[in-house]
This record gives sequence, C-alpha cells and structure tokens, in this order.
Amino acid sequence: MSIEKDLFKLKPIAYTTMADQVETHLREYIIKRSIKPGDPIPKETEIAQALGVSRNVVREALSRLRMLGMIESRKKRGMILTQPDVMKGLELIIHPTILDENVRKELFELRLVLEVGLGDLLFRRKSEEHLKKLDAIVEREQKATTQIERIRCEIDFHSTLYDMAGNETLKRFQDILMPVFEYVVEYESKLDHTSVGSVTHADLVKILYGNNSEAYPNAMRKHLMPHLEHL
Amino acid sequence: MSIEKDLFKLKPIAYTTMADQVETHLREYIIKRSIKPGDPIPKETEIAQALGVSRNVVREALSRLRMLGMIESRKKRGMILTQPDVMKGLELIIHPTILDENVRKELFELRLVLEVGLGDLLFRRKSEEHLKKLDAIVEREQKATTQIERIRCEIDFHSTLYDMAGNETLKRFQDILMPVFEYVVEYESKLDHTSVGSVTHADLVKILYGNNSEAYPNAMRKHLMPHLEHL
DNA sequence: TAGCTGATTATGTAATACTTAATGACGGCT
DNA sequence: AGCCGTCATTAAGTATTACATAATCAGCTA
Repeated sequence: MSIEKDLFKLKPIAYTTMADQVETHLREYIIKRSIKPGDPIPKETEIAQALGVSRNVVREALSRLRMLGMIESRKKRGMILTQPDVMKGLELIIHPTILDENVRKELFELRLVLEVGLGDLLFRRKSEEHLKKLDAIVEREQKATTQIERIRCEIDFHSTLYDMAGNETLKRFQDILMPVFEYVVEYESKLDHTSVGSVTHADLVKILYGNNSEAYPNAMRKHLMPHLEHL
Repeated sequence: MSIEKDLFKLKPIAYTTMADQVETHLREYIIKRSIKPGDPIPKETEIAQALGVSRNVVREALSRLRMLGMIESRKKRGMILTQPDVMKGLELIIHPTILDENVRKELFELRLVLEVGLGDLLFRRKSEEHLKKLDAIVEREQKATTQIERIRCEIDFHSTLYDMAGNETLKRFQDILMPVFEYVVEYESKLDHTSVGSVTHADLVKILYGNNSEAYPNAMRKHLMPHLEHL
C-alpha cells in the first residue's frame, strides 16, 4: 500500500509536448534577448523552421502567450510583445465554482490579510473625494432597509478602500477575487447571522479622517473579527 | 487632438479569433455543466464538429486550458478536467524583467500589505517548530559577517513567516512574487544603505512568542518602515 | 489463468492549401 | 507634384488530410 503511494509520488512522468517546449523556448527567447513591449518577434513560419517543428505546434504555443496578453498579433504586421496584465492569469483561472472548498477558504483568508495590512497605503493616498465617498456609503448603509442593500453597501465600502489604496494591481487583484469572497460570505452567513464586528464602517471612516495610522490595523481586525473567528 | 485621443479610446476593436471563441465556449461548458475535476470532457473531434470549426482551432483553445492546468489529456483516454493551481496563471506571467517598473513597485507594495496583515494567521497557526526556526534564523543573522549572508537570512525569515501562516495559496503567492521583491530591494538598496527599521527580527519573534496579537501589525509596520517610506 | 497479439481509439504532429486583413508600391489621374 | 485607386505581397487565421504514438480492450493461444 505504501509502495503504491510512493509510486504516485513519482508523478505521472512529466510528459512534455512539442507545444510545451516551444512555449518555454519562446519565453527564454524573450527574456534572454530582453525584448521589450512593442518589439516584434519572429514570424510563425520562421519559428517553426528554426525549431524544426510544424507551424501548427508553434501556433499552439503562441496562442497560449496571446491568451496571457504577452503578445499581440496582427495580420501581415507579424507579432509584437505586449506588456501583460499581471493579474490576467489569475483572472483566467479563478471561478468560484471550479475552485475547491479549501482554496476558496484560503483566498478569503488572503482578503482578510490584505484589508488589515492596507492601512499604510490608505493613509498615504487618501483624498477628500474618497473619504466623502465612504461617508456616503455609510449613510446609505444606515438608511438601508433590506439585507440586499446592506450587502451592496458592504461591498461598496470595501471596494472603495481598495480604490483609495491607489494601487492598480491590488485593486485588480481584489476585483478578481470578489466573486470568490461573495461565495464564501454567503456560505458563512448560513452559520452565524451576519454578526457584525465591534468596529463599524463608520468607526473606520473616522479613523481614516484622522492622522493616527497606528489605529487602523487593529480597528480593521476588530471589524473583521466575525470572519477571523472562522479561521 | 482631443479627437484623436477619443479615437484611441475606441480601442483596437476586440478582434476575436475562433480559438478565443472556442475557449470561452469550453469555459462556459465546464461551468454550466458543473463538471468536476476528474470528469471527462468531449473529444477534440466531437468539439470541433459540434462547434463547426476545425480540429486545429479546438486544439489551440484546449492547449491554453492545459497550460493553466485546467485540463489534462492522455492519448486514448481523452481529456479530463483537473483542479487548477490558482496561482499557476500568475506564475506564468510574472518575470521581473518583463514587468514594467510601476507594476514591480505595486507588487512590492502588495508584499508590505500582506506582511502587516499576516498577524492573525500567524497567531492562530504558530507552532513551537516555526518559532524555533525563526530563533535560529535570527541567531544566524546576528552572527552573519557578509551582506549576502544577511540578505539570505532576511529572505529566510520572511519566508518562514509565510510558512507559519499555514495558507498554501498565500505561500505560493509569496514564492512567485519573491523574485520581483528581490529585484525591487536591490533597487532600493542603492538609495539608502539597507537602513533597518526600529523593530528587528528578534523583536518580532518575541511578539510572536507571546499572546498579544494586537502588537503584531504595528510592530511589523515599524520593521518595514524603511520600505514604507518609499511609497 | 496468464499472457501475447492485434484492432481500436484519441491525442500529438506534420504538411498543404486557402482565406483574410494589412501594408506598400506602382501607376494613372487631375 | 500630389492624390488616389489598384494590385501584389505578406503573415496570420482557418480548414483538411494524413500519419505517429500511446493506451486500452477484446480475443486468441498456450
């Protein structure tokens, strides 16, 4: 029995196809020649010939890089390297329903970590505009009558925080993960009935208006406490 | 002039190839039928015929999903859905040299955010083992004579923190981003000469040994202060 | 029963031909 | 001379065919 397990650990023998090899070849090519966005890369036929494979295989490899936004191709003009969106890859994989329970849970933990650690970016980049927007959301929330409206405010509030942080990559990260969060929260809400932490959104806004950046992390921790207790 | 800018905003007209369409088709297929890892998906020829495209195009789409680890294929057995590694996509894109300056900076900010927010995971999951390991690293660091050795300790210390957090996804995230961090730190170190925050690694370990999880976030903030000041 | 053999099946690879869009050059027109 | 339309060219996108390869199964034989 343990022998079998050991055998499995040897993994299904890393079988690499021609397309795989061409892909890594292209990556290396790009890196070694330090090709920059906008620079052209060789034609499909040239690559095929140079590597001694069919154009078909080359196209598979290129198709992958294209999906990740690493290259763009126009007819006749050939293909050029493009500045990829770092988070594109994440976006392509993350779909709540195909992720397994545990990974969803881990991603949600990641969110908690991010929001607690967000303080310094917020205090450095906050603006009147953002703070007013938060005020408006808090007000909307207090007037809200339905659960749906409250949840919408909850989402808006935290999204606005990410906006405030002034980090596009982080914001994008959050946008991609959002659907997963909603999924988890929905699950959690079946356990405890939307219990609220001892620090409210209004409290957080008050802190953000001030200058005491030390107060933020633990305030946010208290705000998120209901979630943290699930860990 | 403003007219030209407006024209550019119309974007390069979302030109979608057959492969793109087949790809999204497959994604929808998988999601709508709620196919689980291990389940088989139709044969290449079946897909091609069903969608009225050449097998070639289908293979390009499948090749993409395969790269992301969403499917696996064996000859004859056909293809099966697999549990993708969420961070695979990131790994495929992130290479320090092809990322632009600004993105690298943003990713580094992300790191700072993560480490400050890490506290709750650490206090919930810490173990004697991990703490002892941190002790050892601190000791090694204090005995270190070369700059290289100190940097190695720095990396080990923070990596161990991520281990301690007991979140595989987060750990993987950190592992992927690491090369970028090193890149940024190298850049930073040319500005100020590895100035150290007022809280040392030893101080952090002391806090982690204790029970006061409130102390962690601001301690880590002080530790990272030299970096934070660059924001 | 065990094991060999060959048929079958689905993916991997190659080769060819054609379509389409973008580019540029040529040549004619005002 | 400068503008414009036409046409050839180029490289990517798509389709088709053929074959290689590996895994699986069924059937046959010892």
